[in-house]
Amino acid sequence: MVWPDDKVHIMNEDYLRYSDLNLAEAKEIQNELREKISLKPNTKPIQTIAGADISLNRFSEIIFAGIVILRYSDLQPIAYSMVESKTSFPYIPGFLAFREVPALVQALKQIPVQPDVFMIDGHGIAHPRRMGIAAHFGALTGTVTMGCAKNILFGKWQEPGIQKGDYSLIINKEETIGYAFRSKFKTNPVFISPGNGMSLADSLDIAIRCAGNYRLPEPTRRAHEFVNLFRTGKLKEGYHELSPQLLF
DNA sequence: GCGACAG
DNA sequence: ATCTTGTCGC
Repeated sequence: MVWPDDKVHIMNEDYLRYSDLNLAEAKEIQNELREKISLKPNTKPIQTIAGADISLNRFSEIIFAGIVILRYSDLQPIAYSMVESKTSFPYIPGFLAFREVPALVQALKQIPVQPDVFMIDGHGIAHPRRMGIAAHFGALTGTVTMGCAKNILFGKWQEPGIQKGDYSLIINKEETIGYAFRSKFKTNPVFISPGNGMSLADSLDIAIRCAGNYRLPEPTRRAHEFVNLFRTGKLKEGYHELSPQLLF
């Protein structure tokens, strides 16, 4: 696991914390972490892909983080990791990672065998400083990541065709930073961008492969589903593998 | 100065 | 993000 170097990141025991940071300091961290990301094509073959998401009760300081691991061949969930944590940063557009990444890192640490790719709810490099939550998480942990957001944050884009699989580019000054991807027929697109350890083309290829019968690609959809079950007390905290017999 | 603004 | 019923469209 790759940890950031200086005092701007406060670590107690095994907990990463972002607290009492002003936005100027947060930007500094993003600029430092940005140098650690790679957007070169992923080489390792993908056997498993994880979806990562956060859930919380309104007005609550408690956040629930979940990572669900799916078999890449059939996109069936095979394991999940759930963690209950506390908020240490408010939600500010452009700084989502400071609010959600600490809890996701805790969930990551509970997983014995790391997934090959992580699809995270939010943007990758489709961000003002190219450091959306997926890029941030990837740079911090050395994992291969991509972002899948339900809404645009930064960049210009055109409505893609209405067919499942249609896509258009998210652009910022001549530079392509992601895609508006139609994951389902006649449904609003999702916004795809690489985070770390993969290329723009890789992120699009993976999004296409993970598109099922819902707007959200399977990894993100399952993560959202599972973490909500966890928040409402229907799943237990910790790492759990799913019984093969219950899967079909 | 004004509008936009992931979850 | 979350709280929620109906409702419109395929």
